[in-house]
Amino acid sequence: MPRFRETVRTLLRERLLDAAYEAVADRGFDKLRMAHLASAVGVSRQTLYSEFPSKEAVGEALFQRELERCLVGIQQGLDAHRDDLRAAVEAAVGFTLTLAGRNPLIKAMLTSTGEDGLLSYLTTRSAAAFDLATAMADAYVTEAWPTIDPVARELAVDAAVRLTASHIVQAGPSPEESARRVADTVVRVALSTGRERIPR
Amino acid sequence: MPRFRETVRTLLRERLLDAAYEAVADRGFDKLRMAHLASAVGVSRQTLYSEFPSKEAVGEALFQRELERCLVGIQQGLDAHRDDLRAAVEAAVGFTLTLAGRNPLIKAMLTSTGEDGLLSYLTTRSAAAFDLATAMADAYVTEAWPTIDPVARELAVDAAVRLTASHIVQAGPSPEESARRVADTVVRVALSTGRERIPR
DNA sequence: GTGTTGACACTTCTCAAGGAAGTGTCCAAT
DNA sequence: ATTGGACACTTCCTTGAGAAGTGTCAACAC
Repeated sequence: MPRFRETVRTLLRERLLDAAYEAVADRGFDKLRMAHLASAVGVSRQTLYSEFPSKEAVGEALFQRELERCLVGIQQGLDAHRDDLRAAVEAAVGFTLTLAGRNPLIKAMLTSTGEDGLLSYLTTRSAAAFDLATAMADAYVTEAWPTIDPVARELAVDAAVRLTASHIVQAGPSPEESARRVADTVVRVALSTGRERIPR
Repeated sequence: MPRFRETVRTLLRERLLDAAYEAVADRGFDKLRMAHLASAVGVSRQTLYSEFPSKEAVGEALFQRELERCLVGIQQGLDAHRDDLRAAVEAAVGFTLTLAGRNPLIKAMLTSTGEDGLLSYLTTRSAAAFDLATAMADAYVTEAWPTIDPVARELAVDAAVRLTASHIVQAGPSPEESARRVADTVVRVALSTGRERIPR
């Protein structure tokens, strides 16, 4: 079986996405030209179309790859502090905030499609990212901190994702400070029992 | 002193804003015409300009009035459950979510200015709304639940505002369910001490 | 078989020009 | 005070012609 066929295909795919990344980060998604993309990698337009059936598919793949990279970074941030929940959350959130703040692709993606396209992106795409990030974080906490109450865990994970997203949109003083606050909040939720009483 | 002068002025102001509300909710802010607005209320264009120096000022006042109405509703939701923090938060959040979900003005405001205008609105305006809502909620909790730890209070209020905004953007299954979850999370944060330990 | 080239229909962007309509201001009239 | 008209200026809308881009096809080259 021609195994190398697939590796060649995925290599081509990667190089196409690399070129697309650069172009999109530089001039925005709607300025991206399929012809330029093909010639930048050194293939014909048809080869490109055999890899990605449409320009939209390129954007989709680009988004997915970037999202996965982001999740890998988060995962690493979490794994770097397996003994300290607060530090783990703080690292993961801080990584996400600094990445979202600098990543040119994200901004270019958002400013790419005019008006209604932006809304659809902000809803459809970020909804998928939301679900993925939530699922990943939940799996991590379940595995790394199994003694945490499931209800508290679910609420904490949801809060972590939503608060992080909120700090991306409404940036606080600094990513580090935001990460600290989010981590503090998340830990308090995670370690809560739901049976607390108001102090005297 | 001509007290009634001012009342007439504010009455005119209210009627102008009412007419502007209808027009903006119907066709969007950029389709709003100053001439239509004036004639809809039955005054000349100049009278309108003496009340609002520019069209932008109309939008500003409209936004402010709507925000204040929203905050009043939130305040009432909180005050309706002075003995139950969870119920108070749930009522306030639920009110906000249903209001934001149905309010045609908010959507019209967001879809009004094309492209970059949307971003400026989403940042500048919602930042002001954020601060106001946060300040109000903090003042309420400080007064109604004085025994709550200040650090926990601040984190809880911040989480309440941010999570509510998050649920406006990324709507959950239903406003009621979202409100329940937000209230649960907020209460857990509010009643936390920051010294919790992970269960054995 | 896979990839390239050129051609194709169709849609979308890009200007340019002109006219229409809207904003904000001023002033005489009431 | 409020009005109506007139004003300069800007923005919007339409029209049309041309360029450029997308997605598909078939003939061709390796």
